[in-house]
Amino acid sequence: MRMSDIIEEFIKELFDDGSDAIEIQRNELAEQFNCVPSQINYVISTRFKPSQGYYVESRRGGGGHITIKKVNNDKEDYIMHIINNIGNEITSNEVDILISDFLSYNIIGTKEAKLLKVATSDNVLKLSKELKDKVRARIFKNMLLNI
Amino acid sequence: MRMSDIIEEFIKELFDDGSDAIEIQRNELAEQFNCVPSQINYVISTRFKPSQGYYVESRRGGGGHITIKKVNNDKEDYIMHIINNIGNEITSNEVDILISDFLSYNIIGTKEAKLLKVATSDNVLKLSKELKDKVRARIFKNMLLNI
DNA sequence: TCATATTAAAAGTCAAAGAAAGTCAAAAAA
DNA sequence: TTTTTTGACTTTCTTTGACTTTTAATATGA
Repeated sequence: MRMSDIIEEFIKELFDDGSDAIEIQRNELAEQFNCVPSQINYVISTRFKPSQGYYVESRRGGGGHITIKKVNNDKEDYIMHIINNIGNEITSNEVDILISDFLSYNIIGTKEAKLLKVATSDNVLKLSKELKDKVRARIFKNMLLNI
Repeated sequence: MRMSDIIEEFIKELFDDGSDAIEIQRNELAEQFNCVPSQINYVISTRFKPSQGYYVESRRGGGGHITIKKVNNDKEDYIMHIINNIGNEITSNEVDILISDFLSYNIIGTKEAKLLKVATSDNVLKLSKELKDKVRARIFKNMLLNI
């Protein structure tokens, strides 16, 4: 088996704990596999391309490192699933529960959570009982589509 | 983790009590972290630049110190100004113009722009002529407050 | 006492050394 | 021919330390 394949596999295993970003140190890894550091670059540029679902960042200098992020579409799938299961009405409470689920699964950030929350809150909508849950459902679903 | 990152984090935690200015003593801090004093300067000049929302002053001599101020950038001021100038109604068109202004001044990103847009669009609100501009104004202003 | 000189206590500057990662092309292997 | 391996050289960021500047505190002298 090729060195590059072994390194690729090793890196992919780092994701096995479910984390969606891992961090490596190029020189350390090269030493571990007894290869030149630039081979790590080769592996990354051939096997961790954006088209393959990865996004790479790095930092040079003391304490430098390479971060590889998995840009998985699980999140989108999950959001789509939620959207499809929201009817044409939703209460403020139901929205709150969904938002905190999203937050705890890291599907959205705190800023997005606040925007969703505020755009769908009763105080902001100030609509009649018949209208508000319908309008809220439309706003919520459409915002989720654009997150 | 890098020494510089640790020091950066420590300084940022000093703001956690909500104060918008903190004071440190360079030599004391250097001793606390077991580094040379000039490393504190390095951290300040790379992590507390005006572009990062901080403003730094200092005084030499006995009892000297470094003051770091969190400067709330004029982006927020601009947004507040806009919010205050929106009445209790706003049309979809007016919102569009404001959003593209915000975008061109880099006050918001494209993602935020999309969320603002979608949450305030006619198609999503689907309300009567009397209601929609009022509801839109409330949603828009409240979202801006949280951006 | 008051103004001035001296000393010491800070902080600032800058460049060298060190620690990573990046690039690119030649050599080797498939 | 295409892909992989290797290594020399480059770039970026961090750490360190010697030297400088500023200012407060203190001492000195009229």
